[in-house]
Amino acid sequence: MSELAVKQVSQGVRSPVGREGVLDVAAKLFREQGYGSVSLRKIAEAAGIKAGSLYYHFGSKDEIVAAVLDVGIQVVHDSMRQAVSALPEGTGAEASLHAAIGAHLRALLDVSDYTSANVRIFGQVPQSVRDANLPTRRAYEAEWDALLSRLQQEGALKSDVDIRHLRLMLIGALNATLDWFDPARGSAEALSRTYADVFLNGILERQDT
Amino acid sequence: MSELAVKQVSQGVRSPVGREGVLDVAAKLFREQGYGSVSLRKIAEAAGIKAGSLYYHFGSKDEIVAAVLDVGIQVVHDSMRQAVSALPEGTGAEASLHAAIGAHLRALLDVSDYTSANVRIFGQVPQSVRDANLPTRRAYEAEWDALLSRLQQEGALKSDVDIRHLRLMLIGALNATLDWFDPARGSAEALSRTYADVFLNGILERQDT
DNA sequence: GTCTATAGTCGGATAGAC
DNA sequence: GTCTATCCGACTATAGAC
Repeated sequence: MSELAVKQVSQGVRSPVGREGVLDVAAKLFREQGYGSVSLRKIAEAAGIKAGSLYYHFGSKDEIVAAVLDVGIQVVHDSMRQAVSALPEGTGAEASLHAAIGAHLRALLDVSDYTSANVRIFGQVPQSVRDANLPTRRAYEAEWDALLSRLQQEGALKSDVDIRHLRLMLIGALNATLDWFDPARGSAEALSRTYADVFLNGILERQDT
Repeated sequence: MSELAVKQVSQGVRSPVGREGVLDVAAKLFREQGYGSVSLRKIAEAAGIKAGSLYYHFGSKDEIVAAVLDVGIQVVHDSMRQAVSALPEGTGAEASLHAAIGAHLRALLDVSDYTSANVRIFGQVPQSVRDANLPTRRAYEAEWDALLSRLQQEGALKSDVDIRHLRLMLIGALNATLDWFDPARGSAEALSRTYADVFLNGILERQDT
């Protein structure tokens, strides 16, 4: 028991420890610098340990990256699902889509280094790592397709738009905000209103207003 | 004169040669594999020469990447400007925007490895290389802002949308197609119609149809 | 669970022959 | 204009002490 206590104290000096702490700093670095620029040495240094010590927690760099990618999707998926399912029954298409868009943008821009790291580095990681992340991605995409299909069946969305295509357009547009979003210029909350409005109503001036 | 002739023949064996040929294969590789995965050795091999020989044409890897990035923007900029300026005077907002969107998507998805390489790797290259590409980018962005502002002043676009913001949304959405576009599933031409329609009119089912 | 030390690989870049 | 040969640094990963 005294041995355990000593161990815990001796770890207490460093900021983030353990497998989870390593993933936290890795996600942050990947988000900020991309995949290629972040070496195991950088991750270790940010976690307050030496590079070799990472191999106690992980078997390879790929394993670290894969874990970050998976968590990134899980976070945004949970956020979006909960936001939509929390709406009162009979909520209109506008409000439903706005809730989903808002949840996605908040996870991406406000909440999670994991989600933003995923969006930023997915196209940079080795093929095997991308493949490992695909099932998790598919589940999130299915959640969006279900929402959009429901709205279309209710007659709220144009009947001639392809759901898969619409989802690709929407998520692609939302993820692209990562490249230029600046919290000093406006909130993710305000952004989500703009995106929902543009996608729902377009940008054309209308006579019926 | 005979010496020149001999030189030209002796080069004729390899597929792409000279500075331009190197840039062509580099753009293709960057487009396909991203920045980090493409070494000078790979570029040299694809060009049919040895890695060291690249330094006759370029001073560094950064110089190659910077050249690819600049050409990439110039191509899409020229394409978009020409498409819009070729329209008859008095062309409506719908047709103008559709022309600009179509030109951007064609350059990105059909025509140019340089443009697609730019979109794909811009976020992966060293900061100094990004900075070098900024002036060229700014010029292209200004072209879009001018078009959108004109349409807004004509009363065709909603008066409350911020032009810069709208341009970021639009170009971001268009560039994101690079991640999933599959020519076997549809043409860039068809895509541009869909994007123009969604951005102009939205996806909501309307009473006035 | 973290350390030091190091093996092994691959990258960008340079020098000098042809 | 291209070659061969090579330097040097950085990276992932491993081995063994503590």
